[in-house]
Amino acid sequence: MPAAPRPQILQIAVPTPLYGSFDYLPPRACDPARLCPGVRLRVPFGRGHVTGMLLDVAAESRVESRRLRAATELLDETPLLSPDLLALGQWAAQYYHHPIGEVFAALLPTLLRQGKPLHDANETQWRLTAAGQAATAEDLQRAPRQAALLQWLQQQAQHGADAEQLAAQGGSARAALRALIAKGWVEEYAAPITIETTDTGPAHHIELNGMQHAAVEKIGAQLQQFAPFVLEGVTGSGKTEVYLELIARVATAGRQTLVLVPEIGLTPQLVARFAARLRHPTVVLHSGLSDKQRLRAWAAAASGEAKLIIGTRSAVFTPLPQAGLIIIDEEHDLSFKQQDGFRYHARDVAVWRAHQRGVPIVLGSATPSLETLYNAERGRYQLLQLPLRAGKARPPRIAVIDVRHKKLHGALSDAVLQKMREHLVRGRQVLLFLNRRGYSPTLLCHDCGWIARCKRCDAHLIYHQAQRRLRCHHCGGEQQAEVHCPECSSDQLRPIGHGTERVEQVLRERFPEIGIARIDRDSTRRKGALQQVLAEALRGEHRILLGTQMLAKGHHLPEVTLAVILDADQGLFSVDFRASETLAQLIIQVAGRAGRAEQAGEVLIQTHHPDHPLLRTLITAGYPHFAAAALTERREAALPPYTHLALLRAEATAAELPQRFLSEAMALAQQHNPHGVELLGPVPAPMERRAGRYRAQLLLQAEARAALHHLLATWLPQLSALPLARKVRWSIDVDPMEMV
DNA sequence: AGCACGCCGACT
DNA sequence: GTCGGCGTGCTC
Repeated sequence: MPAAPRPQILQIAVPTPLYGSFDYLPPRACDPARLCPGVRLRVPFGRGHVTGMLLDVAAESRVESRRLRAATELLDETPLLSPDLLALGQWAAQYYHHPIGEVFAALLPTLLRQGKPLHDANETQWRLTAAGQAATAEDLQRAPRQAALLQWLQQQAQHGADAEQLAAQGGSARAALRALIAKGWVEEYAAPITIETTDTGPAHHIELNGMQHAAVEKIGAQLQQFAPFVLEGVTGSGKTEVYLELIARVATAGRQTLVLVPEIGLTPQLVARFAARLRHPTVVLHSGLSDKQRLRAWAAAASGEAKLIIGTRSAVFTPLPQAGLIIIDEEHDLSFKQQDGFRYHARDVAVWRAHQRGVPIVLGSATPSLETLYNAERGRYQLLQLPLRAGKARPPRIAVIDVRHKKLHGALSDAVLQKMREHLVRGRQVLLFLNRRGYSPTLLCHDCGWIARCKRCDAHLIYHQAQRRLRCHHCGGEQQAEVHCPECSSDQLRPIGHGTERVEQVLRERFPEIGIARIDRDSTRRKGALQQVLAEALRGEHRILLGTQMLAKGHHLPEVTLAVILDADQGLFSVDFRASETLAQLIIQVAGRAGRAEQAGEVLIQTHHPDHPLLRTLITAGYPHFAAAALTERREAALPPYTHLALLRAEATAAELPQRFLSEAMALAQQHNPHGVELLGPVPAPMERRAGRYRAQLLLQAEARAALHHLLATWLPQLSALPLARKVRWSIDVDPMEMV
């Protein structure tokens, strides 16, 4: 007699902000053998339906059987997520104490999250023919729709457009497209999933110097196992060549490499550089892709077809059936940490993944994070150093400019102006950094002292002169700039302090003959504007480049010989204990931008605190000594990486609610008698009011990670049950990187 | 988070 | 006499 069929309880991750998975019965008339973990199911949830991910099949449920509902539909024939990705998601949900359904939602491209089939990735696209590339808008003077579409297609670079993008171009795009096809200017083709390399010749040969060769051999000898490496090398030392050689070896063996880069670092130049040297199918994953493009890239990685996957933070969750190597470039970069919702750190997730898959991981940086250096010091990571290549630029001279008592000409000291003239007269380029966009950070009434403040934040409004508007950089609010003081009606409103816009104006007055480019979020808002202005700078059209942080990263400008940090003081005295580390990394990164073979570069740092010990150490002894000193400070202050942190944040429109919620949360935590976990706070957030909400935080600090996580695991579900939890917005941040 | 159900003020 | 305010309760 056949045994009675065992009941199947499907444990499903459902996209909802609730901890834990939900149990369901199998869909009616569904072959039990097809219910493998990793398939998606459509399930009834509340009064609607959602797409869930099958995590496991159990014999019993903790939920009483009469409350169980049956899944509606099986969405995948074969698992969409492999066992290793399922395990990765479950680990990440546990480690970051984030609802598992939301974690799995973050793991999937949007279209798959919505329940669309994977084979939607295969699709027709349209691209320009050679004739279409040569055509100009003048050829279509009597067909403006076609002209616009042609121009748009010409801006799409290498790739064609899919139906979704065409639809976004407006109603008559399809008709215009048909007309262009009839003219032979546009053709239909089956979209390749991976990037086609533009160059059909043989891959450029990679030449390695001795140190690069040694690094490749060291890592190459451990390709079959988990092995974390720190590749420490200043700009110009050739980290990329090491990456390329390793990727080529891994790809030749039929395996995949995942390369994660900071958000700002994923430039077309970087991708082109990889494509020019590798003849292996490559996909790129970044926030600029359409849902369809993202699905296509994901599918190419999941099939194993893509051998190289380059992406930003979220690409850490890309399927890698043939994983061979993971590389994190600029591993110290803070953009690897997600700052809202599911607050994972892509670098840390990547290390776990490399361990899980038994593959090496390379953390590359000129300025490794203190966490990473600490791991190297303890022997957990192998440290590989790349000194400057022979024949390359000498390291730049870094000097501090003491601006105390000095007259400043629009944020520029005489010493800096003098140095700029020296470098410009030699035909070189100059970089200026100021981490403050806009014209002036304060608008003050000279007659009564009124200051333009944001109504919704504890912040001044920033004056933007070009549009004559006042903007809040924290909540995005803006308004027309006042002409008369709202308090006393005086017309003596004065901009106080300097942002990039104002410094640009000062520079134009002082250097009328010199091309000046400003590079910040305001000036590069338009798509492609950043690439354009950098290309102009490369051609020498601009000789003074002024900008915010975004100017510091990864752009190759060989004629720059002077770099100036106009205001280092913000980084020296910040509420955030990581600020000095970030400043040091910025200074070294900036220094890497300055200098060329025949002329050592110069870096100038303007500050009111020339004797700041960390600044002194960095300048006189270099980053490794700075890092050692900063680590000593961290140990003495019991801060990461010597302790582990979690930050409970709360915000609400009512001023007292966040603090009350956190106090109740603290009382609950203390009931657990959490030995080994310190609770600090609750305190108001550094900027208490932001976007109309009052914010507070409670810091948890522990020497042993296990104690911290043990407390969080039992405590957080109890927090959800607090009545006040419904009146405030709260979130937990494990390993917080920014304390604001 | 949504989205229900559930008791007390200004309107056709 | 209703429409609707947001206070609690649930989602397998």
